[in-house]
Amino acid sequence: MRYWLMKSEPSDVSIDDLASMPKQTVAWYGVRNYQARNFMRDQMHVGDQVFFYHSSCEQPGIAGLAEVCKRAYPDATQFDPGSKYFDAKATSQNPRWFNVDVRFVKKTRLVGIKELRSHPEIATLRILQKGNRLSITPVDPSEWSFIMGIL
DNA sequence: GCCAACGTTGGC
DNA sequence: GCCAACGTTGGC
Repeated sequence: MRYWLMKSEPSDVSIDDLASMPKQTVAWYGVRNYQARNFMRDQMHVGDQVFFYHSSCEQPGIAGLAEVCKRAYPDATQFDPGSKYFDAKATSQNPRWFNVDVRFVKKTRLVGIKELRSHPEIATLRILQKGNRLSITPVDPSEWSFIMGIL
């Protein structure tokens, strides 16, 4: 079982949105970065634990916990010409983009990026590294348990 | 809105 | 395969 941090813009899907979804589950569609895609397609398994992170908003930070509830399958939006995630080079025989499904676990207090940066114990967290833009990053077990301890 | 830091694209 | 130009991300 692995740990991950997944970024979402709360204006798109917030932790509250996730909690109010049918079955409290959402497809993590729209990832168009190969590294993030590969994490989902190759390394994410049902039961993996996820920090749900709010990005590009007034209060960026960890907002809750989620878990992977379905293994990666082709992202439906790549085939939809009306979607902003449409990819003309993707076919159903040869899909290019994949997504997992994620289920709500719990809402936490907002642990802001500034607070995250203030703890030397988790200075190695991928999201805190200079220039990091990946929307899905692995979290070390030690980083996971430290953050769980300050929630 | 700025801009640093990436990732992607496409001409050569 | 190089690399300049362009687009995107995301905190501030």
